[in-house]
Amino acid sequence: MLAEAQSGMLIHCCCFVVNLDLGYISVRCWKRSPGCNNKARLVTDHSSRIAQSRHKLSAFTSYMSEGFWPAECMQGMTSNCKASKALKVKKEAGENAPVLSDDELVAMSVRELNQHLRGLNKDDMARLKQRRRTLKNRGYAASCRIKRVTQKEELEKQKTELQREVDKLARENASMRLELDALRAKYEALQCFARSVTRSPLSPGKVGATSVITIVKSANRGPGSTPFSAPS
Amino acid sequence: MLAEAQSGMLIHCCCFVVNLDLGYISVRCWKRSPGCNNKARLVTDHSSRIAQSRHKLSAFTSYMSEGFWPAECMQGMTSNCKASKALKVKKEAGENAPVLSDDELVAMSVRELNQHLRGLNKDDMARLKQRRRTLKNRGYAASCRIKRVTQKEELEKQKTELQREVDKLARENASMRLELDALRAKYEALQCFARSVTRSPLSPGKVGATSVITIVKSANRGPGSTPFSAPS
DNA sequence: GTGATAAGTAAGCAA
DNA sequence: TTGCTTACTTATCAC
Repeated sequence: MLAEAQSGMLIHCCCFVVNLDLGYISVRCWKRSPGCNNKARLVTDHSSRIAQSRHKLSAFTSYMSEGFWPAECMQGMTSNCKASKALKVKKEAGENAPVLSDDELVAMSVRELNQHLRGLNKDDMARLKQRRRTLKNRGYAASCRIKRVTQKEELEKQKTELQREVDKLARENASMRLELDALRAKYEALQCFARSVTRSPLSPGKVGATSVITIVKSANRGPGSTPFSAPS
Repeated sequence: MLAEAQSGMLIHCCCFVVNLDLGYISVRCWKRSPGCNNKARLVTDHSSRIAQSRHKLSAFTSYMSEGFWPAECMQGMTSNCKASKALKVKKEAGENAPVLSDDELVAMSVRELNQHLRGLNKDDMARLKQRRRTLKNRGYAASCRIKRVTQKEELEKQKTELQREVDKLARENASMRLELDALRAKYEALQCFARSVTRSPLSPGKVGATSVITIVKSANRGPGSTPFSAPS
């Protein structure tokens, strides 16, 4: 297929490593920002076990038309090698399907992973481990995002709580201030009265308006007493 | 080269579209998360104009060894086609080098962009526009991050501010409460005193020893006056 | 077309 | 090795 493609004017092909002997296709794509100087990096590392019962090249071409590659890419390929379409084989479940699901792989213990790694060659090992790492990273990124959002909500909640407290305290404050003012007024009025009363029998002219009288009485207010009240 | 590669047991090659007639190499990589069902997507779409003065295939192999593809990928290729290494050509500056820097491209107005687009074929146009879009997106992502961090800091600042206000109000509150209590006590004592005084001409025995009377006289204390003081 | 944002990826750090 | 975080890329949405 590749030879055919090459003979055409347009060559489409894909990053892959095929180990036909083992019936594996390992697909790798490297990525580098177009025109940017940052170094290329692996973006796709996909392995798929090809049915070993089939002719390997058929399996391979089958794989290529199984939908892994986008139509745009496939078009160029298939236009140059229509024969490959005919070789299409249906996947045998459990044989062509990936051995491990993402969920399984990511949830697996290291011990279990090592069991799965047994029998694989070095490249496949590395690839499987990398896939695991990527899946884990995906999870970490998700929890990182969730944490960020949660923290923000927490902050907002605390802010609302504090605001509520400020309001409550401010209200208390205001009412206390009113109370204080009222009491002060009452007190002054009472003082004024007391002064006038105490002054009258002694020396009415001598005790001026600047006197301040404080009376602290402890307990035994008589039952028959008639307290007078100042204007509130 | 590709044919050689295919003949080997291991095939390394890369997603590319080569239009040898035009001297262009367009490199495209699609990506699909390993083992995931999400659809494949284009991750790299890089074109490089190959010196048309060179033999096209030489230029192509040269391009392949110019460092665009990672060493790991290149190894497989070069191991299968050592000849291509020999064909290496040096880039001609201004011909192979990118015309626009990232900064220029991203800062450019649409009008200017269109001027640069003139003379390019459709693919190159799309590619340049895409590169611009990617660069712009990079900037958007950065400002999005900055905004997120700023907002968080802002929230924390507001929280601190509110906490400070809560503390201040609570302090005010406490001192006011003390003041209120003291005033209340004073008021009651005065009330008691006043009561006793007003009542005294009627029933002198009513005012007991528990009364404490303090008189503070400010200025015009008469020289003959004898203020009485209570035990402190 | 532009800007914003969510999800995913790799790099790098820390334990 | 594991988990977290940052920067970047892509997809997607709204305007």
